[in-house]
Amino acid sequence: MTKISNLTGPEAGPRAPVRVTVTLEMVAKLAGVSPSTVSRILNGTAVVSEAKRQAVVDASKALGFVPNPLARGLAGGRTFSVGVVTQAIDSPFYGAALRGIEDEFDPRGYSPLFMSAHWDRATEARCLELLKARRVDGIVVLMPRLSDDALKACAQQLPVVVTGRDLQAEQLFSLNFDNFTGALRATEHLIALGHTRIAFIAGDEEHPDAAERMRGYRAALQAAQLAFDPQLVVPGKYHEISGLEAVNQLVAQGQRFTALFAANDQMAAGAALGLFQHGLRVPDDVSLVGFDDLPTSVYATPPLSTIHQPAYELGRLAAASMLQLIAGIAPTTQLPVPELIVRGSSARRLAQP
Amino acid sequence: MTKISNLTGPEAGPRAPVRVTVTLEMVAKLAGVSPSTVSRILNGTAVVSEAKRQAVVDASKALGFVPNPLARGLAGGRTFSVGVVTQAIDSPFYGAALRGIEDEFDPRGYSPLFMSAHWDRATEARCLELLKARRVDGIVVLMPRLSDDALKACAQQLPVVVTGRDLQAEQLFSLNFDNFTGALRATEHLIALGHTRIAFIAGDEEHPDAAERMRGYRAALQAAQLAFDPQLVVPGKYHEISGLEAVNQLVAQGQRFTALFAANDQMAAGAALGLFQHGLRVPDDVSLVGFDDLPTSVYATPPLSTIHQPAYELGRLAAASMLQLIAGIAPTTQLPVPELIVRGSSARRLAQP
DNA sequence: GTTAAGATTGAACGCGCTTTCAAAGCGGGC
DNA sequence: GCCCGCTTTGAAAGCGCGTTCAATCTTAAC
Repeated sequence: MTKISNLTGPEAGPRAPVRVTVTLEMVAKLAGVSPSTVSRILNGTAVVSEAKRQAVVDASKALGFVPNPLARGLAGGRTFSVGVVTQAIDSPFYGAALRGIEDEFDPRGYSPLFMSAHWDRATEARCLELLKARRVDGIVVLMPRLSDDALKACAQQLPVVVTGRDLQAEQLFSLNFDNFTGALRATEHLIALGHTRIAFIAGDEEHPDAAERMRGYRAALQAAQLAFDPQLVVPGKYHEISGLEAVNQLVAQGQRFTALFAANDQMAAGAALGLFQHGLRVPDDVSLVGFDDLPTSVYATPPLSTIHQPAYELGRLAAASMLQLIAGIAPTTQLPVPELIVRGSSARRLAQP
Repeated sequence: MTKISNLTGPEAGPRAPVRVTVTLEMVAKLAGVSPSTVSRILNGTAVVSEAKRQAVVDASKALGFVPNPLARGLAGGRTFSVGVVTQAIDSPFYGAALRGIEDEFDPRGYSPLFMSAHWDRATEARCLELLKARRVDGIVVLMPRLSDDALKACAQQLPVVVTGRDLQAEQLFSLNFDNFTGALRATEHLIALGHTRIAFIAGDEEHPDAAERMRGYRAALQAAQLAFDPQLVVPGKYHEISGLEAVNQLVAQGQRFTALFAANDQMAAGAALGLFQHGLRVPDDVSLVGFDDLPTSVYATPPLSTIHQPAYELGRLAAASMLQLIAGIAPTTQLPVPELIVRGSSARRLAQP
């Protein structure tokens, strides 16, 4: 910590920190006690006489003392920071979750350390290593790509919270959304509107949540005694472009369908564009339902019917669970049940399939 | 750093780190040199005999040594982390910028520390304090709300990079986008399409960039000798809802207009919904142009014409500049010039205003 | 009035690394 | 062959804080 830079020569670059670093020792001197006592008081580690307590608090305030997190971490082994690995920091879905995490940690004095794994297993593993090296107190992994075992192994070293998966282990907590029921509700909704030929844009089958959504779609069809037509199912990758291409494919193949269920809102947006380009109107010609309820879906034209996935809540709960794990408490929180949001993109069947 | 937790009693919570911490000292012993030498070699701080260098590198690899950033920071005064304060981590615009920052820092061994200020001056100031307390090596502020002076003051303590503003100071670098020209181009585009009554949804006049966009709009009108009609300008707040309300207001007031320029894409999305709800078709009845070129705007129906703002590039350049500042070099980078992206939401005027 | 147990408090050590500071090793010039 | 100056290397001193250990001071019990 350069306190007074005495090498501010012309070649030393534009550096001139006049920063005065207030240390715990200075507070101790001012308050007339030992550094250990100051530490104890500021951390509430031990009982101290009220007189000294007050003196220390006053001195600390007078000097504007802010403990150095680095020193704290080094000495105490706790950094009050937790790693958060997300797949893409710029994805609309993760954005909301990250914000939930932020909001939960901030008032409790914890700082999140965000990293993106870009849906790549190796990158994700690297993120974990990096975070462990940074001595975080725990790691939250949003929708991991890593194997269950790899995650469990990680949990042997520090508390881990994962979302989008069901996992059981010491120091590990998983928070999963009921994707099956969500997809079931979405499909039921379309069936209830009279649709019988319902196309489905699936997600990558490797993602457990994508598989669940597919399962929900099929379960709803079956319950309504509608035949499952593989021709109406197009694989996608959760990106807008997949939705667009899926529609192009369906149309090119001359498939008849009056409704379209996309496994996520981003693909639904792409699909909407595809339908638009082919002159198919939503919902007059084709009813469209998405999944996730992204903030932007409210402003689609027409606004998108979808399954609400509480991304923000997910973030908050994940963070709260992590705090519990760190405290040595086993979390028991659960995500709310999937909720269907009906907006303008789905309507009663009019056209012939 | 709990190496072997000996308090793994039933009440100690689920903690059992079997972590073996490899320290620099262990590497030194294995390599048969002193810790100082190891440090010097691993940091390239001094010239060392090739034999020892190799021995140390081997030993380091054999042990899987990873330096403790906390200790490094404490001892060396550099943490290899830089604070990034954004207004909203979940905003589509900032998301791309954050990703750019990530991509630039990561390969260079620096870690970004993201914080959201939520467009609140006090929160932003708090973020800066928090980051300074964390001993970051520098701070990047994306579209700050703080005063120029406050930012300059901050730059006296550590390197600062800001975007969305023009500022000059030691250890401070600003990266600004030419909002004026961007708005000018957008408006010119509509004028070229034959529109004469062009409504404008403005941003918060307090934001310098919003003011510039307004200026660009007016300049284009003036250059085309079109009268500026205050009735056609509606204030907004850069959120979707503002766009929706703006359209409602314009329609309620019975304003005649065949084109609409929104100061950002989010408001354009809201406006699109508003127009849709009023039965006004885009672009047949009203041409719509936004500003920012959010990733989602490609998938609007119809796809939105807009001014491309290179958010990702902005992030990368901001990060690169920060690295230069830290190295004591004065950055000179500049953002690319605004570019008009014509898509389906704008067309030649057909209807009478 | 004493002593033992308990409550407070301070000195000192260590976390893992960077960075002087000084000692040791080296070659060249006289 | 010896001294000087430069280079390589190690010992040691922190960085700022948490924490253990032992010392000091209370208080209660005998």
